Formats: sequence, C-alpha cells, structure tokens
Amino acid sequence: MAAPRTPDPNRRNPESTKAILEAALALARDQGWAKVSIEGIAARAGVGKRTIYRWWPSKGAVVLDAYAARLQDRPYMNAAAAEEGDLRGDLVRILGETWDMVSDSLPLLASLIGEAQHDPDLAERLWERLIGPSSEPVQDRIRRAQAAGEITADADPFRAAELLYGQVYLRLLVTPKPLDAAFLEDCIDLALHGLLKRP
Amino acid sequence: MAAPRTPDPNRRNPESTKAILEAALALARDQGWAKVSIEGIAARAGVGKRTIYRWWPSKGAVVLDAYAARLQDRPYMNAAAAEEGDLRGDLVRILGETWDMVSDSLPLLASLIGEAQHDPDLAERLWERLIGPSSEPVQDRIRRAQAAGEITADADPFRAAELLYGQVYLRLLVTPKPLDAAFLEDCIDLALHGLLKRP
Amino acid sequence: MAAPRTPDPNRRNPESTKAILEAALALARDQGWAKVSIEGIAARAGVGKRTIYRWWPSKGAVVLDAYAARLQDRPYMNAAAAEEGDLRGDLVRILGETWDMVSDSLPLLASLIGEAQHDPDLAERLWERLIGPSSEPVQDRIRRAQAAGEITADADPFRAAELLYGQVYLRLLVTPKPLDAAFLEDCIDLALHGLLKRP
Amino acid sequence: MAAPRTPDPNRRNPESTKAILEAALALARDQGWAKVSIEGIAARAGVGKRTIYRWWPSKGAVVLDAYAARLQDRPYMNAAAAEEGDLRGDLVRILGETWDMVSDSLPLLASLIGEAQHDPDLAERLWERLIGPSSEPVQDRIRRAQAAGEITADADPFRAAELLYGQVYLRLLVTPKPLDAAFLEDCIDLALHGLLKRP
DNA sequence: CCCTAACCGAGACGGTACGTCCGGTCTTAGC
DNA sequence: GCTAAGACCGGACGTACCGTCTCGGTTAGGG
Repeated sequence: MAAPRTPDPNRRNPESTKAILEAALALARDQGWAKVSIEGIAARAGVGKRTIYRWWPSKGAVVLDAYAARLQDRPYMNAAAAEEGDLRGDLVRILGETWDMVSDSLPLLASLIGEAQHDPDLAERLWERLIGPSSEPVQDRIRRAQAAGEITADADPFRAAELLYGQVYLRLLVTPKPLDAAFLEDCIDLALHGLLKRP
Repeated sequence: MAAPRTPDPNRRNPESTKAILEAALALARDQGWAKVSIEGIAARAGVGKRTIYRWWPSKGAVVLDAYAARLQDRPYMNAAAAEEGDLRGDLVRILGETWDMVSDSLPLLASLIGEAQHDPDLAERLWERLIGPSSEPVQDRIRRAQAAGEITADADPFRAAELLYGQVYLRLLVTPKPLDAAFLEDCIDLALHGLLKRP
Repeated sequence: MAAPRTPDPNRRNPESTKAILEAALALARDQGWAKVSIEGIAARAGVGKRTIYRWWPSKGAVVLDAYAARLQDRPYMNAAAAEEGDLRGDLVRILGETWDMVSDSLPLLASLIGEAQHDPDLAERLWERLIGPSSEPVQDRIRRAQAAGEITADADPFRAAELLYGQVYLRLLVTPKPLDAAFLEDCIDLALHGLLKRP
Repeated sequence: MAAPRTPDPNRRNPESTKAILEAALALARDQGWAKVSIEGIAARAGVGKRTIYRWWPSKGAVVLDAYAARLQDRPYMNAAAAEEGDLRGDLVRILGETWDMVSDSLPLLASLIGEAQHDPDLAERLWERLIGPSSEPVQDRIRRAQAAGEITADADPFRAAELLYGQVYLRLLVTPKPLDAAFLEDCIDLALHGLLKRP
C-alpha cells in the first residue's frame, strides 16, 4: 500500500554506476582520502550529485563499493582449490594471496577503516563485505588443524584469526613500522608458537 | 640567526590553553567526534580561532592533547613500583591499569586513530605520545621474563607486545564484538600459549 | 559552444533575491554602511552566503541593487509627462523630484559612492544604473532650452549637468555644510548665471 | 591631578613616525587602498601596532597624514607671490598649481574621500587639512574680482568655489570621464559664464 | 503507441566549517 | 614610559562540501 521509498534497482544506470565507482577510486588513490568528496566524484564521473545520493549513503560507502569491486575484478585467488599442505605453509599462502590483492592500496584500506570509526553504517558494511570474510580461509584452515590435532581443540578459530590478524592491522593502522610480506610470515610464526618457552 | 616562524611558547596564555583543551574534550565526549570543529571549540572556549591555529595544526591534534592531558591528570598508578608477581598475573595487572584509564572513552580513542589514517602528522603524535609509550610496561615485563627463562630469548619484546595488543586494537577498530576486561585476559592467555598444541 | 561560467539566471530563486535585497537595505539604513557584511545579510535574509556570492561580486553591488530596487518601487513621477514651464522652474522641479527620492537616504548614497572609490566594478554599476541616468532629464531640458535660444548653442549639455550637479555632489561627499532643497535652488541659479557680472 | 589620557607628544619617536608615514604612503600607492591595513603598515615600517594606535585613530588618518606630509614636501607653490593678472588667467594658474601637486595621486585622494564617507572623524580631518584650504586661493581671487567689479557683488565666494570645484570633484569621484588640465580650464570657463546665453 | 513515472545531468539552495586576514586591546621585555 | 613584538578575542572574509531541492530531458513499460 505504502509507496516504496527505495529506488528501483532495475532502473539503475550501469554506466553511471561504473563511472561513479571509477571516479571514486581514482580520486581516493590519486589525491588521497581527504580530497574525496561526493561533489568531486560527481564532477569527475559526469554525474549529478543526486544520482550518487540515490544509491549510496556516504562517500565512505561509495569508496568501499569501488574498492570491493576492484578487488573482485582481480584474477580471483583460488584458495579453495589449493592443495592442502602443512599448516604453516598454508597460512603463509593464504595471507600471501590476500596480501597480493591489497598491498598496493594499503592507505586506502586504512582510510576506509579510519572513516568507519565515525560512521557505524560504514563500519558494518566494511566488516560484512571486506574484512570479516577475508579471515574465513584462515579460520577454516585452523579448524582442519584442530581436527588433525595440531592445534588445541578448545581454541576458538575466530580468536585464533584475531591473534594472527591483530598484529597485521595494528601495523596497518597504528604502528609506524613497515608492513610487508616478511612481516606477515613472522606474524604467523609468533601466533603459532606464542610467547612462552616450550619445554 | 634566522627569524623563527614558530610562535614563542613563553607568551602562550595558559588560561586559553586550558579552556581550549577542556572544550575540545567536552565536545568530543558529549557530541562525538563528528561534531568537533575548530569553530566549535573556539566558541565553547571563548577563544579566537586564530589562537587555536597558532598552537595546533588540526582539530585532531587538539583533541589528542586534550585526551592525553586528561589521562595524565589521573591519579597515576605506576606499574614499575608494583610488586613483581608471576608473568601472567603481572600482564593482567598492567593491561588492567591501562584499561581502567581508557575504558570510559574508547570511542574517542578509536576516533583519534581513525582520524590519524588521513593525517600523518596526527598519526605520529598519537604514536609518540599515547600509543607507543603505553606498551612499554608490557615490553619491560617481557624482557624480565626472558631473563628469567620463561620466554624464548630470541623473541623481540616489541613484537611480543604487538602480538598481545594487536588483538585489542583489532577489536577496538574493526571487529564488531565486545571489548572488555574478560577479553583482555583471554588475549594474554592466547598470546602466551600460541595456537600450536603443546606436547 | 564554450561552457558558460556564469550561473543560469532562469534558475535564480526570486524569493531569495528579494530577501537578500531587503536585508541589505535594512542593514545599510539601520546600522550604517560599516555594519553591512555579506555574512550579516545572509543571516538576516535566511540565506546561504554562497547564494549571495553567486549573484553579486561584493557587498557594494548588493546594496546598490537593493537601493536601486527601492528607488524604482517608488510611485514614479515621470518628469517627461510634466508640463513644460520656464527653464528655471523646470530645473527646480526636476531636481526636486530626484531630491524627494533620495533625501531620506543620503548617507547610504554617499557610502555607495565612497565604496566605489576602491571598487571599479561597483563604480561602473553605480554610474550606469543610478547616477548617469539621473542627470538625463536635466540634459534633455538643457537641450530644449538651447533649441529655444535660452542657452548658448555650443554648450555641451553633459557639461552643463556637471556644472549643476557638481555642486550637489561636492556638498554630499566633501563639504561639511547642509545639503537641502534650498541649496539645490541656489545651485540652479548659480549654474544658470555663472560668476561674471552681466552687463 | 588626573592622569592625562593623551600620550605626551614630546616623547614621540620621530623615526617611527617617519617610517609609519612612508610605509602608509608606499602601501597606498603601490597596492591600492584596499591593501592598506594597520597591520601591514606596522610590519612594513618595522613598528608595533600599538605605536600606530597611540598616535592615529584609523588607517585613514595615517594615510591622510602621510599624504599631507608628502604634499608639503613639494617645492611649495607660491600663489601668494604670483603677480596678479586677469581673472581667468589667474584661476587657470591657481588650479594648475594644485593640479600639478595631485595629478599623480588622484586615486589616493579619491580613496581618502571615499573612506571619509563612513568615517566622520576622517571626513573632518580631510576637510580641515586638505580640501578646505585648497580652495582658499580661489576664494581670495574671487573676492578681489568682486572688488574690481568683475563679478556680482552679492555672490558668495565660497559658493563660487563650489561651482568651480564641484565639477572637478564630480569627475574625480563619480563620472567615468577623463580629468585632466584641459578639463580644468573648461570648468573655469563654464563657471565664469554660466549656462544662460548672454545678450 | 502514447503516458507517466523514475531515472538522469545539472546545479541552485540553506547551511556548517574551513583557514586567513585584520581590527583593536593587552602583555612582555628592552632601553 | 615609549617602543618593537606579537598574543589575544572577535568578526568577517571568500571557499568547499554537505545533503536537499527543483528543473528539463530521456528512457522504459503498462495501458
């Protein structure tokens, strides 16, 4: 009975969408996050501001979409199809694949997370679409290692992923030290062995 | 010899400084980060905008100063003077003390880190003044544990702190799950033992 | 063919325009020129500053428009339709009509001319819209007087108007003496007869 | 008994005064009136703002003083010493001498008069120090012409000067037409003869 | 095959805040 | 006690974007 408030997705202009996402990504990467604005995206995409506001709630959401779309355009990593090897080697491979996808756009990812601190809606989208899923392969591998008895059975795979990824995001967002492939490998070793000396 | 461009700190008005920091903190805590503006701080502090721009480069820097000043005003518990107990217990105490200081202003801390993602100068100040120093007690305790043979000698204390704190900051900034004292304790246990099953 | 830089006048909001002009006039008359500011006009008119800057280059231009609009709203007495009388009488009538329109806002007119001294664009607008046209009736009457042989044929009507009006503007802008209707009449007599004793 | 509010002129530093006046004049002539500010004058003169505010009430007053000082430095016109010639010739000479002094700084003079429209104190100073006195020689010559019977005895010399100078100031301040020596001569002729045809 | 509703570009609008300039007052140190 | 220097409060500047809105024009589908 009530008139629908949401716009009809079928009538969405794919060219405009594409132009907007490309413009957002280009601005974010070329001039940095601070220079991104809805107004700027609209101008660069040759699009009315209205068209952006119709489909996205904020500039963060646009950039997130643009960034996610770019990641999906990549020659998709086939973690699933990979042969199962030893635990450490598999973790190195999994993190390495993710690393290859994002290593050239770390500042953009950091800016998105930064923006999400004052934008709960963006925070949710970011977690649901990008960050949450990205730890699934690690959690899966942890679970298989638990089944194989390599890892304590009562460890929570989600917490295990946090132990591993926490180091990475801390570097990305806070610590003024390099974040590179070698560091990732060290993170894996440290997470696997922990701090206590083993007998 | 060259004429200094920076203003003379001796002529700084301490009352203005105090009013500005208080206004910044009040705004940040009451209305949230997004509502903080140089203009708003100046108005609430009864101060010219120029006076703020003279001494701080950005609103982030003001809020950081305000936040740091508040932390230092606390009746400081000095971890160093504490009786040395067992490793896990000391870590629980150290993290607990830090936690007590920041637990009522986590969103503000998160916003500061978020802002720092697009503001390298703020990022540096934040690390130097707030975040870097906060992990020193943990690193110290790790070093003593290494001397005592509890922890592998070749582990880097800084990396050890990253293993521990990474989990905390990941929760704070990214993961949509609760961050509380119980979680901190779990972080310590996980970091100490690592993922691999011990024989 | 080239993209126009100027905004499209068709999209101009007539209500905003009206509110701006009224606010400008009210501020200029109530508080005096010095208290007029774009910011103040915008606030009083309930309008964004941008809307003013979009259509006017300076506060002087706004006030000029407001002042000119107010003059045109007056129940216009058309000198042209007036019965032709003797030269002096007609001049008295013409100056009197102009006088009636501006006598209650002389400081505003003076301020506009004052402002125009440092603003060539305003000076041009002021001359084109207000001051230049105001001497036309005098020039017309001079021309008819030349045709009737009352005035030397080789006198330039524009210069004649300058002789007459110069005295008036000198009083308005420079001389600290009263400018009133009686003075206007004396200006006419002096301009008509000149200084040299007639035989 | 009461402490004097006005500063003691004897303690005035002549070097500062000179530097201020020179700086004011240089700024006014080089960058135009709009770029003149107390702050700018102080910086250029190497003087504290306080020193300017102590001796002048406004930037207009400073520039007026600077301008007046410059005029007095000129090789002073000796109108008084001039041989008395015929009326028209003397007027041409008197106006010509004034013209020679100001012709290279007309915009500055116009700006001063413009500023005086919103600054009654400046208006008074301007009239007393510069503009009023400048018409004295003309009034004197008019009086002598009246005594000689060349000019109607009942004409007010002050009004006569207004008739003559009004044309000049109108050009300077309002009319977008050239103001040059030839024009001055025409002003004299028109003022002497008036508009009415002589029998 | 036309009508009408939604999309689209463009951009004007009321606002908020920006970072800068300057006005006029006050403080500090030096002579 | 004047001076150079400049910090201070305050107000306005002109600009950048925000998110909403209105305007024609185009496009798509249901009558």
